[in-house]
Amino acid sequence: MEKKQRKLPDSCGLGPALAVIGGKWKALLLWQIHQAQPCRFGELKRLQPEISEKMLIQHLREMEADGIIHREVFHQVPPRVEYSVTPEGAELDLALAPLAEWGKKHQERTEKAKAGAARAARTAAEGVTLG
Amino acid sequence: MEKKQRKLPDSCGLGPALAVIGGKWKALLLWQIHQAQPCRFGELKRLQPEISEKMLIQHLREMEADGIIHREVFHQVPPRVEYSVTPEGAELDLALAPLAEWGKKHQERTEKAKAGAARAARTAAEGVTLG
DNA sequence: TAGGTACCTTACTTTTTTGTCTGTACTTGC
DNA sequence: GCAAGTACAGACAAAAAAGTAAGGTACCTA
Repeated sequence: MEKKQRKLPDSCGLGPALAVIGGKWKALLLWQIHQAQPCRFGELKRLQPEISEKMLIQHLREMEADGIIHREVFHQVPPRVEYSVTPEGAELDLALAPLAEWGKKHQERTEKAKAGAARAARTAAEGVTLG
Repeated sequence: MEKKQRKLPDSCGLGPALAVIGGKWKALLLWQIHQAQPCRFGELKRLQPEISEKMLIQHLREMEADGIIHREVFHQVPPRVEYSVTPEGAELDLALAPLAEWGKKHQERTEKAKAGAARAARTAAEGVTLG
């Protein structure tokens, strides 16, 4: 398994936390599993068609190893595997909420700033044509 | 400037937040600047000798562009540059606190689990030698 | 004139992460 | 027999992030 992960400096607990949730799709997956619990592999795939099967499995396995999700195999044909969040995963989801809040605010500010810059540029252009 | 950043999926605000704080040293830097505000370049370098100058500058510049830190240049000889966190950066630091908490707990759990496994392995080995 | 300090910049290499594609085992349906 | 569906595994390649090493400015001291 590809698991050599860049080691993050410890910054008072943030290192380990970011190591767990830092993957490109992990936060999204945790959130979706938390919503639609329990959740089958194919379901996740359908919910997020952008993510490749390989990354989906890789991330799910790492999250399982980190103890934030639980994987249950039903020995049926066709196979059936269900994912759910562990209590630890639920706590993480909770701890992530303020960060998500901040992210939303930051995004809004950024967009507003961009819009403002565009408006300023237009105004300047008008000024030039009128001057 | 190297800034093409892997695009993170949006997961309800977490995407933008992780884009801002996801760099290897960024959380640490934000935290340190917040502690020792205002903070000179050389100071940060001394506080964290592991990080290369290039990464230090690169991260500082990106954080400045994201509006979470402020950079002030004093035109002196030798040059003097001071970094401080913006209100937005301070909010981010706050939003990061629960995650850091979780990280610490997670780390403890992981270590305990590892210790437990080692103990179990020893016990099993004894069992074998004694049996 | 060489060496030192502070704050970078640039070119280049390595490491890590992500993506693409192909293949597996098994069964149902046509 | 062949396709389709489920839940993966593995080789390989591309992209992104991080690191290394060298240089550059501007002034000051020995």
